[in-house]
Amino acid sequence: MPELPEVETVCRGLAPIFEGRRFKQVLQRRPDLRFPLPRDFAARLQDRRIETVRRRAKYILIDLDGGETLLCHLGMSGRMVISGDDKLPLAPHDHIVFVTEEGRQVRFNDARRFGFMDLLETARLEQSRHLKTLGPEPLGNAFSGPVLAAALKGRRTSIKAALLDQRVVAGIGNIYACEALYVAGLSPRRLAQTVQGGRAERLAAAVKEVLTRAIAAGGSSLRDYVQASGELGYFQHEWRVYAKEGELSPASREAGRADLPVRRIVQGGRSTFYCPLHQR
DNA sequence: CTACCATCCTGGTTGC
DNA sequence: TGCAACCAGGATGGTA
Repeated sequence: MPELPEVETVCRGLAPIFEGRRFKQVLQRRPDLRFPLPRDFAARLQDRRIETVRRRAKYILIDLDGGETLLCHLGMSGRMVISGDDKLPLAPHDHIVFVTEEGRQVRFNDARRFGFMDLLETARLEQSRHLKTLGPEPLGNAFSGPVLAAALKGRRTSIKAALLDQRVVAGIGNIYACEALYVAGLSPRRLAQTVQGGRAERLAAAVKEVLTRAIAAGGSSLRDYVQASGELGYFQHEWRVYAKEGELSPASREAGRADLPVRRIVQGGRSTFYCPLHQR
């Protein structure tokens, strides 16, 4: 689930548990996730003090004393499960267990193992292979209609594919790309380079609005996904088009067009949901 | 540059 | 009920 709002929610859940504390113990239960873990990973984290938990795009960044940062990506199915009880038996796919001095546990659970972690020099983070190609943070001041328009200029791919391209804007995934295009009233099939001027303004504003609302709702919960605190996110109840094939979008309902429900198409091998009435 | 495909994994859902 | 096919929040790298 983890797109920007879900990762932000996880970071907010982890911060009060980690910040200002030390890792008393780190348990690494397999040599690799998506990629091999760094050499001596658990040993290098042991007894380190945690300064800050923050987010960049879909990455969790945990700054440690000694000038290093633990970088985590949740992939498709990664979760950070908080447990106060170190006697709770480990669940299947609990790959990494972080234990703080206070005895609190955070377990990285990832069934599909598309997630990964790395340990990097904090000063070189932005230049790391993970972060160096990322576009602007969509909720930052550096992202705006004109900035988006410039990034889309001359791009002959679809606007949906462009929104998923982390070099254009960082942190948007399949759900929020669909939702933002609906709010902006833009067809997912539209050529990216045609999103200029007012359309780019509308889309940038839609991206900000959708992500902000999703964060306020604690993200979207699919299946049994829970945020770090153990509570369910509830933005999935606010989806207008995502996973709504055959249902009426708010726009179609308002217009009384029961003949124009949400459609599902496949772009780049991934499902896109859109309202044929409202999105042009 | 672009589109398209396969790939890394497991598990839940759907359809026969 | 059983089983196989299909689908899923991400990202990369190869090919044409």
